[in-house]
Amino acid sequence: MTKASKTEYAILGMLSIAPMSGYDIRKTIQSSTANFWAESYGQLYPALARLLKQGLIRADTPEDHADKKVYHLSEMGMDTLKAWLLKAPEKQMIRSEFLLKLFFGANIEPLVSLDHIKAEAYENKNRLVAMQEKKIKLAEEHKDSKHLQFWLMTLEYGIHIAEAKVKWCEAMMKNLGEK
Amino acid sequence: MTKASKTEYAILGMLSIAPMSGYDIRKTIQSSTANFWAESYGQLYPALARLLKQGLIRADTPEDHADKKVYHLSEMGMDTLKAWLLKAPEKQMIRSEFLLKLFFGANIEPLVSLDHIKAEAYENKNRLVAMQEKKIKLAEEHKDSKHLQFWLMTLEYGIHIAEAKVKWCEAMMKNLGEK
DNA sequence: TCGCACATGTAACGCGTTACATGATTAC
DNA sequence: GTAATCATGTAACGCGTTACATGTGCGA
Repeated sequence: MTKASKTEYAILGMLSIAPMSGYDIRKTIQSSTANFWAESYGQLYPALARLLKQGLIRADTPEDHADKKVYHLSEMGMDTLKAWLLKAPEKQMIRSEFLLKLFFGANIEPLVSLDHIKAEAYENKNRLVAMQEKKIKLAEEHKDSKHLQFWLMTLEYGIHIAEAKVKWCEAMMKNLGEK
Repeated sequence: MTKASKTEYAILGMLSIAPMSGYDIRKTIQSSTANFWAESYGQLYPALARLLKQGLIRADTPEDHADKKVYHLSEMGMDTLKAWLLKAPEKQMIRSEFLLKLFFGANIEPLVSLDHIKAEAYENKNRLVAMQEKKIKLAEEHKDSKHLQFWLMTLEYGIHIAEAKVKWCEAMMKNLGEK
């Protein structure tokens, strides 16, 4: 396994939940970890091929669906996943164009920065509502799953962050508005 | 100017604060926008060359320092910067290995996830203290600068986020500890 | 029958980091 | 004198996105 790319681990993790096709892995990632993790097909399919070659996953082809491949974890794959989960996660630098523009805001009309902040507030309020709804749905649909607790934690993380952003936006709107 | 890379704009923005060498731009970025923006020399110097070629910046060489280049914005450069600042910032996807590991936490001992969360709490508390101190220092050092207000806003953003993360960590520590 | 979702893959491209290479200046 | 900081740049590499290419299954 290469050192830097975590796509392989993301795949192993998804397959620890259930056997899936590449297509399904993508869909699952988009609907469950979209707030903090994304994968494109350009990463996914080559990574699946590598994992297969290394024996970390195996493929089944359903009889009625000759062009479909359902992958599942091998024992080695599960061990690799667990070993990765034990290690301290690496920090990754974020790049926020929004904050960069705000940082240089003295060069333009304050109203422009105010607009950007309003848009940020609006977006985070929407995301907040969506995440609250998702929380309820998730708790219902997976109420007996061992995964539920952890999934709710990552959702709650997103909620905490979005709330903080909204609060900050509102404070800054006052800050800029009073001028 | 290419479509996707924002390195050029980050440079123009830094030069809107003061004329600087490439080395100084890097240092300024690291000490002021490190929480939301980073640049490496491998990006910086080629970008400076491109900006120079396009006439968006100009270079002076100090007499006593023949190997040093001090860049400053041209009028066109300032216009380009302003035009960019007016546009709505693009979203960029983040990737959090921390949250990804937590998402798959059901595969391992809960104590491991608890450890990761404790580490996250610790780190954010430290960052919080550093940012609080920075806030005071910044307000003193740039109290007459038109930039101060905006710089404080980006700092305050980091503080809001870090506080939210700490709160979330503490809630999750209870959540996992009670089991 | 038409369009959407399912399904798998590759190629090109650009972004960004890391490591390398080199040398001057300054502070102790 | 020697170590740290200042100072500029390039090369190699890998990651990740986007666009391309192709085809099947199914429901309205």
